[in-house]
Amino acid sequence: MKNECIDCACVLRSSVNMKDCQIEMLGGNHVVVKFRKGDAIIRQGVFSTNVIFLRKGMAKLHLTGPSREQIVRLVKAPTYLGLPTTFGDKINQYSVTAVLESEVCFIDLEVFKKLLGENREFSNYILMELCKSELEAYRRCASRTQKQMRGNLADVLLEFSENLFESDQFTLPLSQSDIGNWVDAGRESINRALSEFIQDDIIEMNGRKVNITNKKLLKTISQNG
Amino acid sequence: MKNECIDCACVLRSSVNMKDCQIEMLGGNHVVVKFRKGDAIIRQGVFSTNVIFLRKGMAKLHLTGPSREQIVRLVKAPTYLGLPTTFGDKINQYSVTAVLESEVCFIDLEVFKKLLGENREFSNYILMELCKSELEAYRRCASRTQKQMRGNLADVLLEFSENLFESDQFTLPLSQSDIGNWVDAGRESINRALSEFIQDDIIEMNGRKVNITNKKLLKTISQNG
DNA sequence: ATCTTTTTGTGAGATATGTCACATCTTTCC
DNA sequence: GGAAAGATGTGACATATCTCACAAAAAGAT
Repeated sequence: MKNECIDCACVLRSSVNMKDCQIEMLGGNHVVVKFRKGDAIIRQGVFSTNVIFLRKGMAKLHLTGPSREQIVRLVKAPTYLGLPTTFGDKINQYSVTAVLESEVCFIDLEVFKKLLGENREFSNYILMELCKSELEAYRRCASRTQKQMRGNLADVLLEFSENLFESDQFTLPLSQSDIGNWVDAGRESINRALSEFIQDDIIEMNGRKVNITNKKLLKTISQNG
Repeated sequence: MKNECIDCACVLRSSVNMKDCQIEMLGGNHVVVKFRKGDAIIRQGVFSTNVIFLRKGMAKLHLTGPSREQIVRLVKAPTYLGLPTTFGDKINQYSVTAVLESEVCFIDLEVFKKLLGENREFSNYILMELCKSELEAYRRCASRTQKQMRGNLADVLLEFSENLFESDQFTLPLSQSDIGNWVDAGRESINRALSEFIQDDIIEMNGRKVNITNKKLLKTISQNG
């Protein structure tokens, strides 16, 4: 079996100085699995002893809130998945579901911990990632609760265009009701707001294909609530 | 100068096996400062190179949202303050303000990092803490946005009683408008809801002194939104 | 290909909460 | 001690969004 970890973006990015033996350790203790869109990668409430690395694709983090499913975050490869839920608690505290065809690498938690202990650069990288996620979570929560729907929807569209797909044209990987679950709005409200955006020549839509035609205005809406 | 770190709850809690020389290193590189209620301990937007440990007291984490100040979390001693904002970014991404008389210990970031590298148990503890905070942030955000005000207010009262003061009687360390900034509601709404709780014999209030008389009902309200 | 399920589009009415306005009560500070 | 600033009560009204209801379109399954 060829050691795929050498090509793995996580290893490359997170640690320039990872030793050969450490990469080998990783290589000998991981399993690569493919997921189709809609498949659950991590299930809330289930016992877990694996660190998961998303090699390819895109996934949503979500948890069951008091009244409905709450999408917390969308992530794209390459990234670690569910570090907080793996370290913070043996039982998964949230779910992760593929929203596009994805490829995932399961790494044994003990092996991962060993690596953290041995390689300081690597553990620094992980620490940093966690800190950034937490900051991001705070910022987003404040944003979501204080802005009204149009602003939040604009945020989501910008997130797709600037971070997730890095293009002004993309295909929405989420249904309108999922977008609602992300920005805390009803499916109907999202639908109406999208129609307004189209009316105002901010976006064009064809099925789930989106083309942002007036990004400037979209950003204004995002800022002004 | 006596090494106060030996008595410090952080050291005791986080690492049974901290070596003497490591404790000494901490002791030689920290400064203890007192804050009165209302004083800013960490300021959003300011450059920072210190890890901060809250020895005594209570503080609120807050950041400037799109339209108003958002309180993210209330913490009580003993705890680290602003780890994510110190590691994740050199510039503070949120503020921390004392809500009660507090005592804080500033630790040089480099010293702290050195400690992390040398003591694996300690770095595991910190990693764990970060993970838990992130999970908590996700959970709370979902809760806040999905529940309506009465439920959120009930949550806050329960948080005070169960986690922060560990008593059914306590004095609110926040104004009603701050509570509003915490649960994303207007000051007036909080006021009205508190009055309702008093009317319904769930709590008694005398100025800012609160006495929870029907915790069971309060929990029901917290759950049912 | 047809049936079923999910997703999208749109209307009308209900409602929780924001906003403004003002009065009273506390605390702070000179 | 008295003035100024801030915190609390409380009413009336506006409004963004939810909820329910139903139809059409698209996607998946057998």
